[in-house]
Amino acid sequence: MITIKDIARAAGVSHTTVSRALNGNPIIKKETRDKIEKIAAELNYVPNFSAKSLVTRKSFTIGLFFSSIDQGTSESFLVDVIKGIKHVLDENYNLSVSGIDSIQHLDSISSHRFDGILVISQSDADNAFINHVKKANIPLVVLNRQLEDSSIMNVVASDRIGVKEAIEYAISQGHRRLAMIEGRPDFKSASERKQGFIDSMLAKQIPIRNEYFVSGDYTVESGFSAMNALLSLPEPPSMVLCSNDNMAIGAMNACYARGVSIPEQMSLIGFDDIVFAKYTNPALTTIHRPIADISKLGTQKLIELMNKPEDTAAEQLFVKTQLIIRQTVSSI
Amino acid sequence: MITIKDIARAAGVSHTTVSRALNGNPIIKKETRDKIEKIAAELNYVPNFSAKSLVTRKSFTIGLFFSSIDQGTSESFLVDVIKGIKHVLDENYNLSVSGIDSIQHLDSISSHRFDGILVISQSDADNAFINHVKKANIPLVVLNRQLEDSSIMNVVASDRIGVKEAIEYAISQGHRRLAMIEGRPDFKSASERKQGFIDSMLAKQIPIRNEYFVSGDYTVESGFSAMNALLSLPEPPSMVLCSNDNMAIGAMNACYARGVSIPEQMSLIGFDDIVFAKYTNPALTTIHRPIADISKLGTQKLIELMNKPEDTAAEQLFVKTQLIIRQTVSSI
DNA sequence: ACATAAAATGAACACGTTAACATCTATTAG
DNA sequence: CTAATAGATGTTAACGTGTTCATTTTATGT
Repeated sequence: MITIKDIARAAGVSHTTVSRALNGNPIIKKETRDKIEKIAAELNYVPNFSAKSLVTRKSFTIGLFFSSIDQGTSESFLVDVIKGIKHVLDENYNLSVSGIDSIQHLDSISSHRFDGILVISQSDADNAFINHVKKANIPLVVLNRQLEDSSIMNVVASDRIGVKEAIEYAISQGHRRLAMIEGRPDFKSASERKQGFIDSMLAKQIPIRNEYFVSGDYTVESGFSAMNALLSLPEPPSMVLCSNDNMAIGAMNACYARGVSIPEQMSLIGFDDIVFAKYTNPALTTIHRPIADISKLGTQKLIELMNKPEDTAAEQLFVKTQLIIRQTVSSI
Repeated sequence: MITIKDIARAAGVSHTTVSRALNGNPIIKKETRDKIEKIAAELNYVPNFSAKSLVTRKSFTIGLFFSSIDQGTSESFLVDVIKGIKHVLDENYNLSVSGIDSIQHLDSISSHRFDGILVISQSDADNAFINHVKKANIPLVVLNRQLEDSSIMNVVASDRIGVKEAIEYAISQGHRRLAMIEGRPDFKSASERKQGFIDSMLAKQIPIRNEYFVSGDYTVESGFSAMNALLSLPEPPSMVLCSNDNMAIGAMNACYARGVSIPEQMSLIGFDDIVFAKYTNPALTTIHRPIADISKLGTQKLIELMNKPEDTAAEQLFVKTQLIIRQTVSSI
């Protein structure tokens, strides 16, 4: 393995000079720099990041933590986040992916292992981890879940407003019997969306019925059984808001199975706008969640935080959702 | 930051003893070890991996490389692979995710940055990267695409056999006009699946018609237009094999749009068995691709390779696909 | 040509850890 | 009781890089 000392020997200079030349220190004469760079290239020199890390106290890795890799993290989410990050991040940085639920020793998450940490948080259960990172003084950005703690950089979608727009649209189409299939109760997103639903119902003075709230857990299956429950009601709703698209797809299947036609007999709105939402039959009207934007913005903020920790104040940033009108809401 | 020297001072021993005790070296007396471990715990000691790396020449990171993060990598794929790996990998290891197409300097991929590398390969375009890793003498496992080079550990699904079973099933149901929507021509999987199709047609002595091969690129959209082309034929096929589920979903939509009923007027088989295959309407008959198994097996092999590089010979391992019969193939 | 300042380079140490070798202590054999 | 030996710990160097401070070289002004 080639080291800067080998280059130094070949160039007839000290390894210090090589180090400086390769790091772009302006104090080095142009011709010596050129000579050194040429030799380094010829020798296929590649810096030893462990050594660099040791002395500069930078790890050259940023950590990407999901609440869980196994459960609850929808697929497209993971990809979109990684995409978003990779677009903004320097090639020399490692992007290390993990699930918070699989961490055994919190202590192993320390500032000399991670230059910065990005958390894609789903629920309060992540708070212990988040607080640890904060205490360890590692640059931190939390995405996807709104935090109470305003000292932490936080980027989220405005779920509540998104739902509000959707409900207002449904009402404008003449719907009055509005139901909701809820998400995992331990996920903040579920309660946010529910609150949006309730808010707009109240604002529009539409009566809220308890039997029109059915719980789900964000899986397709749970959407299926939730819709079954709603259809079994003496007076079923005319429109159902599903807390995510997966459940909406489950709900559609429940309708098919019972011969209930969409949107004539049952209207449906999802949340997320996953790739397949466009290709259900009929195409799913849904609330687009700007995951790519969130992760891009979050990564930019993380980089700021890493570069000038003192200079960047924590903020709570909201990224707008968008109602995508397709074919699952009828006008009555 | 606490170092082993701090612990040494507190325990009244040398830092070497601390290092040995913490690394489970049996030469250390039990009582001193206990004392040291206790102090280390009290002081919240966490080892500096950069320093460890520098001297042991291990990076404690394994690299996960996809052909591309942006294009062509289906979502569920990425998640399943990461899941599979995380289940087998030690917590202290970083899992660093990248796209091969975004690598600027091949030289930056060196043995002191990665203890092992896992490549999820789609096409020949990855060969330059793969060869570099091989030359750099980094433990390597290539998943998902069959390699010519038998000196490299390789885990793939038996796509060809999978397709064969599916086609034989379709024929057994009475189908004779069989068509295929192909995948991205630069992806090995596409040609493998096509070959499986042709093989079984020949074996069953069913005439192969050129107009029954339509090209796609694995996107839903391409499945849509490919099916449109097939339906416009003077004599459309009775059954279409789609090289992946996404295109099958596109194809279904094309049928809906034209009022062609599935499976009565058109039968359909997909490939992958993505989550939503079960929830299309009617439910999609497809070939299950065991991604989780592939990545688990691949990771185990990589670990073997890292632990005893001399002792483990390169193999080409096949993981079986499985035909999942649902509702999109009619019996005629 | 000389003094002086500025620019360029080098020597030595530091980062936190492991490892080879040396030393000390306790145990055993004779 | 002493020598030999095993067991436990310590000393020192090494890994490859960046950085402080000292030193040499070059440029500047008179």
